[in-house]
Amino acid sequence: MKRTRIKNIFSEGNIGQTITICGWVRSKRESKGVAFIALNDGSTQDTLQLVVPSDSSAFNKLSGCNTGAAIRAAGLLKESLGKGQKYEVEVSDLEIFGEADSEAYPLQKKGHTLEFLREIGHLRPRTNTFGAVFRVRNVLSNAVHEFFQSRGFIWVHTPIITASDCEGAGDLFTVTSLDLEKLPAGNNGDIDFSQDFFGKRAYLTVSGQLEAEFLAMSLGDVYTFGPTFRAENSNTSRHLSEFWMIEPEMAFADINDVMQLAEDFIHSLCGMALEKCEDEIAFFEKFYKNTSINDLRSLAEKPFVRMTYTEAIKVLEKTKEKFEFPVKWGLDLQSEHERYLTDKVFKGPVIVVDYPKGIKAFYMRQNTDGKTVAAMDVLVPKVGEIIGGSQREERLELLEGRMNDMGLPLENIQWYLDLRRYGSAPHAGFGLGFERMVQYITGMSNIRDVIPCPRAPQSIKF
RNA sequence: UCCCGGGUAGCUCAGCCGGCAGAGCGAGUGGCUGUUAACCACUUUGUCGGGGGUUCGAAUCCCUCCCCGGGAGCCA
Repeated sequence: MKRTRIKNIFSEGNIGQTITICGWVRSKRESKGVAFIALNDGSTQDTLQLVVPSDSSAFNKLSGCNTGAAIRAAGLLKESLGKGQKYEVEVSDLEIFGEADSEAYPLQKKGHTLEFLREIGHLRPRTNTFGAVFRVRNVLSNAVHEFFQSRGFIWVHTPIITASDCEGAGDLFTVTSLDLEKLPAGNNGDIDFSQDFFGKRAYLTVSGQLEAEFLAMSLGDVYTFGPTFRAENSNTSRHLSEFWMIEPEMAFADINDVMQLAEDFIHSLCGMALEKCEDEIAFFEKFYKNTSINDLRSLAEKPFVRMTYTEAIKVLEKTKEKFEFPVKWGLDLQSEHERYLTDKVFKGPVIVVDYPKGIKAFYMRQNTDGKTVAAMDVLVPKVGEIIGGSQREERLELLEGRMNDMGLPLENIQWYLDLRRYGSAPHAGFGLGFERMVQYITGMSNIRDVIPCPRAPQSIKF
């Protein structure tokens, strides 16, 4: 079926041409002499105005053209006679693919709350808001690849099913082909996973980092971009059980290199969103007011504030601001502390580096002070932690020592330790939650509104 | 998982000191208009989240479960 995308009509605008467009009706206004249809096909933010004169054969098909109906229209592209739009199509031929009963169709030409739209996840992409979100999401996905590819990073596909359970990144979903009605009993009354599909217990990945490390220690600079699963019972506007994560890993790099990479990366994504999604960003600015073209422009250019954890604690100790949780060296920064730094003190992204080793993962490189590790978090206003990264511990003895101190078993992870035995080198990387990035750029306040099918505890509809 | 707030028409919400279930929007019909989430008039709509209890009588009070939202923790 030949059709012109509405996006292309607006960009090319060949006035006087006969064109065919397909899409879904947003609204219809009828009168005696003429009827107007606002049509959207998902390719762009704006609707195209269709004009149906009463003497056109299309006019008597209008009763089936209610909000939500899928139609094809053909006619002449003209400069609009009315205000509010540049182009319109004078329809000479109209075909209705599928009507949408106006009594039953949940989306009507009125505002709906995001909470309500979450209940109709299969229809919400037809709204202005979700059309915009998913177009921005697409542009950002592509921007991720463009950024890394242009810097010579190699995209690696780390496994979704994994056997490593000691990453400490979160609770895992078990993957099994065992009959859940008849689970084989092991020695101590627990389940005998040696009879399971892989011969041992398997999980959905919580991070591709450990695998990305061995690929970096052979290919140089790599990145992952794929789905990640966490079984934590997290009920917040910033957590999903299934989300997409981006994890670059650089060989021959230290913590400063990875901080710079993180900053360049965010700058680049903001710039790309501005360049390719101006209409969408303008829409978010107008209707939700949590993002703006000007904010993004400065985010795309302004250097991030950088400070050590120790400096951050000093800032937090000095303020008169009252916090619910204590501020003390050695304790992790709470959301309220992070928000104070990003929203009130610096009014922009902040990179905090060199955290106490007691609150960070085993694989992070120990600093010479004996107290801290080369870990960094990028904190952004409203969303909070968007990136967590570190220089990895490349010294075998120190890594083993740390694992022993933390009571982590070494036997299943000898392959990871091998990287420190054979040709070990400094390397560093970070993890970025893609949905949080989409949230940050669109200003959507709930993470469930930036992914088509959000998975969360007790929630797997659609 | 914890702390708050909420669940009443298709949607947003009022009613909650117990006594006939309401408004706006939407939708429908008619009118009018090169219209812009058009406008005007009329019409339409209920398992008051589920279950149990108190009471002559419960949307309203009590218990319980479920679901949703905000915040917190865990994290990206």
